[in-house]
Amino acid sequence: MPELPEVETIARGLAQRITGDVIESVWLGEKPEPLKSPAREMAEVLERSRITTVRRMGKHIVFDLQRENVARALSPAKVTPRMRRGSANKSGLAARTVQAQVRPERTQAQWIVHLGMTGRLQVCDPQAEILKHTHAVLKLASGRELRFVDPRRFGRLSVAQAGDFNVGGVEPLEVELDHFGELFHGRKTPIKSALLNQKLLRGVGNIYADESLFRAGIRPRRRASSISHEHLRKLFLSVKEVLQEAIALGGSSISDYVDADGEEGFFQLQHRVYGREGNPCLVCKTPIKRVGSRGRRSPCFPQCRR
DNA sequence: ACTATTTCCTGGATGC
DNA sequence: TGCATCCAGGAAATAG
Repeated sequence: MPELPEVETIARGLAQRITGDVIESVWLGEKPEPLKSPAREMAEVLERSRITTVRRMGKHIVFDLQRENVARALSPAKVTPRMRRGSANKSGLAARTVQAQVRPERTQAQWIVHLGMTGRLQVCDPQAEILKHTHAVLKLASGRELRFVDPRRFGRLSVAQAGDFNVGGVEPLEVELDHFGELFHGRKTPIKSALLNQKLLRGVGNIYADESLFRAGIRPRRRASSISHEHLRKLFLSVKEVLQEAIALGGSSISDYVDADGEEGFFQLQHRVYGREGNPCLVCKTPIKRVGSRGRRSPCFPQCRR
């Protein structure tokens, strides 16, 4: 269940290993499930592209790609919506100028990977055994392979033109207090649901929502709009604190999460409520119960809540 | 414009 | 031992 800290850890590991490498060829599994973009389009974009950056956006891993093509005329039909938008304020003159220029076309695109719950990206030797549930294999010029494995198939792969990909929501580690407070203004939904809503805050999942709320002393089912300014400030600080501590420890290894090097994280040892149902609360010793069911499970905070 | 619920998917755990 | 059922959970789709 990779959330922000796990995805950050994975993206950093991948960046270290494959930045600058070139994707030579691509194999995509026949089942199109994890593919949001058509397989042919995805392969076309990926093949012969250089990976210039690997970074995280919310829970997504974004690979920035660059390809130098042989010079070819840029016909009007090939002008992308993005280019058209960009040149619209220059009354179309700019577009014509671009067409007139004769130079190698530099294509910039992105490969976007969402790991879902059980998705894994591994850089490995081509000889390494192909695991069951391998949905994509990228052959790299360095001789290695980047493989996407995802048993539960909640992961998603897609490609986009550079700059086109955007997940709404703000980065929790970048947002400022005022903006953070505004996110929850007038929302009747439970604060935990709001924290999980990627259109508001991107990257927070079940583990870090629970941990942040516990540290801030706010019950998960509390209506978002009813939280005092003072408690919103506490939550703001605890979200950042929890995420930063988790990144520092390489994320939380629950079930089978491992980073790009196959190493486990250690933040699960710091969890104060997540997965501790039945155990005594670390603050007031009362056993932590659970409320909800069927995917909506939350620890029920004891006395020491708010 | 929101909010709540359902659906997707498989392996591991649990129950009889 | 074997078979059925439950459960985890992010986010898109659907319903209210």
